[in-house]
Amino acid sequence: MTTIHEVAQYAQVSIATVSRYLNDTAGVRPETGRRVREAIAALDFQPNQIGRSLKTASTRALGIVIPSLENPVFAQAVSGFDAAARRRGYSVMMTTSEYDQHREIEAVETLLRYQVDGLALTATRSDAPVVRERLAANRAPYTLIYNEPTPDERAVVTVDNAAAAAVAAEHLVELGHRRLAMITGRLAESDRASRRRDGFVGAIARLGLPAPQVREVDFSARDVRPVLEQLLGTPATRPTALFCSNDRLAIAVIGAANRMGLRVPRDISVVGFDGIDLAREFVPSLTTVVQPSYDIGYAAAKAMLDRRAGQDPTMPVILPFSLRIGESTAPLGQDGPTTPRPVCPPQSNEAML
Amino acid sequence: MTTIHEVAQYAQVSIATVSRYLNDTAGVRPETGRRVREAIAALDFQPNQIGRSLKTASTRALGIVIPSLENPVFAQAVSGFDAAARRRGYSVMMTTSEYDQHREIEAVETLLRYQVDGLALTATRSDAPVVRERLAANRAPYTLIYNEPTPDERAVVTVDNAAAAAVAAEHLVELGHRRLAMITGRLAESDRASRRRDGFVGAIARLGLPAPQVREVDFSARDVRPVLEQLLGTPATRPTALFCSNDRLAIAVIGAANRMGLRVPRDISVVGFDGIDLAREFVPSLTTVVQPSYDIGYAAAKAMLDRRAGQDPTMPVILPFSLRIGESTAPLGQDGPTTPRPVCPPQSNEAML
DNA sequence: GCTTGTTATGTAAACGTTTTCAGATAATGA
DNA sequence: TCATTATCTGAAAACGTTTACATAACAAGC
Repeated sequence: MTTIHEVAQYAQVSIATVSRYLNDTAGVRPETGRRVREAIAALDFQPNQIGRSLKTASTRALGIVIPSLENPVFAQAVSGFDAAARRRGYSVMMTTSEYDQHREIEAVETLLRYQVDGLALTATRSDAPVVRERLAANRAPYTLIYNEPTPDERAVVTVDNAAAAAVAAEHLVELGHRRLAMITGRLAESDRASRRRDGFVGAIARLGLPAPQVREVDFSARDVRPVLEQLLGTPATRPTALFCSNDRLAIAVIGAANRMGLRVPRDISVVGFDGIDLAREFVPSLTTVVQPSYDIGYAAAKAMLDRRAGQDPTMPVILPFSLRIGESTAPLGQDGPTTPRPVCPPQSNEAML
Repeated sequence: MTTIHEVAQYAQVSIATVSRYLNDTAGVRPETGRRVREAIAALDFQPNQIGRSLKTASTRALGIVIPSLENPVFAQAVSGFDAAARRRGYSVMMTTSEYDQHREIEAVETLLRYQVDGLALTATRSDAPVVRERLAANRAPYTLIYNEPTPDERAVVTVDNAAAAAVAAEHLVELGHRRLAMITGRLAESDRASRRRDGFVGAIARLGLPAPQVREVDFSARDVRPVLEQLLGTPATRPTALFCSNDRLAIAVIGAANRMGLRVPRDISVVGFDGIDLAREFVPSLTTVVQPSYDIGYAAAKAMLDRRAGQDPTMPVILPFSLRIGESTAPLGQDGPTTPRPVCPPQSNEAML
């Protein structure tokens, strides 16, 4: 590893001059600059970011903790986060919490030890005290992504989950459905799932329809089948439309419904939440509430960097969602449009904070 | 930020003792230990990893550069990489190259400046000289993932792309197909796509069939439609089966075929490559060569950490692939099995180095 | 009680940078 | 030519750790 000292020696200048050349922080005489440049080239010198970070108290790195990379929603968010960071010359440290609270805390602590200049996190619940304490105690700015803002917690980038779920409900009701139900991941382990439930249930109440049944399933979605059988067991009272708290779940539900001999959307309509890309290509293509995951990641990084740059970005950032209508929803008893499949441009939606 | 100095002062010991307590590197008297422990708790001290890294010349962080996170294959690899790193107490710095060679070099340089203790990379081509130079010049071990090993370059974790593509060819031929074709991403920009092409073409030659047509398309897969129309234009000589160099392409191809009025697999069979999870849920579910992406990431991290631990892991690491048979392939003229869809367990395959 | 050995602790240097401060050099005006 | 100023450069301290080395404390052996 060649250091600034060797460069200085080679160029017959002091390390201070080399440093100044590197950061062009003060006038370095052209001739001196040339010597330094040559030395750097000759020795193939790359400044050591660790030494730099120690002195400047800035690592020029941001951290991000997400539940899992296997979910395209989070992968996209990381993608946007990385892009925003890179654009400003920052790098990214990333890790996953595997939907585990304990692991989540550990991850945050690890990244803070690395002195990241900002930390984005999808917490299981935004009101989880331990994590918030850790984050608040730190000098680095942080942002919760996908989580629900609360009066105490405004450092959030997300969509209005309740309003978005309401739009899903309205879509189904417009299609003529009256008996609705929701299948969701564990509510206790996800504040966003809870909000989606609230929004869905609330919208249905406002429309004067009977309260929907809500069923929780595991994240693994292994237990979708029995839940579905139980839910759809009695044809007389069977819901005709299902809202799923995320796209993976929706896809699993459609698969299970198929295997149960039900056809989507003829027998039952299904709406997802997330808007993952590949869900477009399914047969039936998935009707889903699209959240701008890339933008969520991007905005989170940007907000923290702005904050560090002395600005005071308005928080929380609530990004627009949209309802992408696919083939998985239709008026009861009708099949959706079939081949050739219509291209459904995302339909932007104004209903946001 | 509380430092080791403040802890030392609070506990009435020297910073050396605090350090020794933290790393339990030498006997600290129980009574002294207690005082230090109390000080740490009282001051909420977390050791600064930057200071640590500078002194120990080890960041306990690994870097990984992949083309894109939007492709589930790479997201899974990162997931495995992170898991392996975490297991050994390492953290991960990640960035994407967006399939751009220039950006790739830049990314590598950035991560090396951060003094990562190891660097995994999916290079556009494993023989790209610039990147290899940069990596080789560095003290940190590196591993190429997904790339093709060459005589010069053994630090690789991947699957045997040629053999895997051959298995795809054999599957199609077994089903009775005789006129085959391949649709691939730009060969010049991906050594693995090239190898898959070679394996596919080679297998077909060995089986005594006419050479398949090979068509390149962009990564965006926007131009799939015209390519497909041109390829399938003349019914008389139209291929009856297509091999796609990756799953995203295969999904796009199936979509385009549908829109052209062709049915998969009745009119044409399609095989993908990657084994992304969601491809299972498509209708038709995708027949694809499954590569163990999580394991690839995991093995890459493990190899580098082993190497740092003084071991000499055997390289290259060639992991097993398997052919997952779905509904997108069938004997010519037949529809695949329909609802209820069969569950196809990954069928392990011995054909590997 | 004195040496010897063992164990626990402290002092100070080092890791690779940036940056303050002061000194040296060059440029300018008389 | 000399003083004065503006520009450039160097010495040294600092960032938060770890660690070699030295020293202090203490027990054991005589």
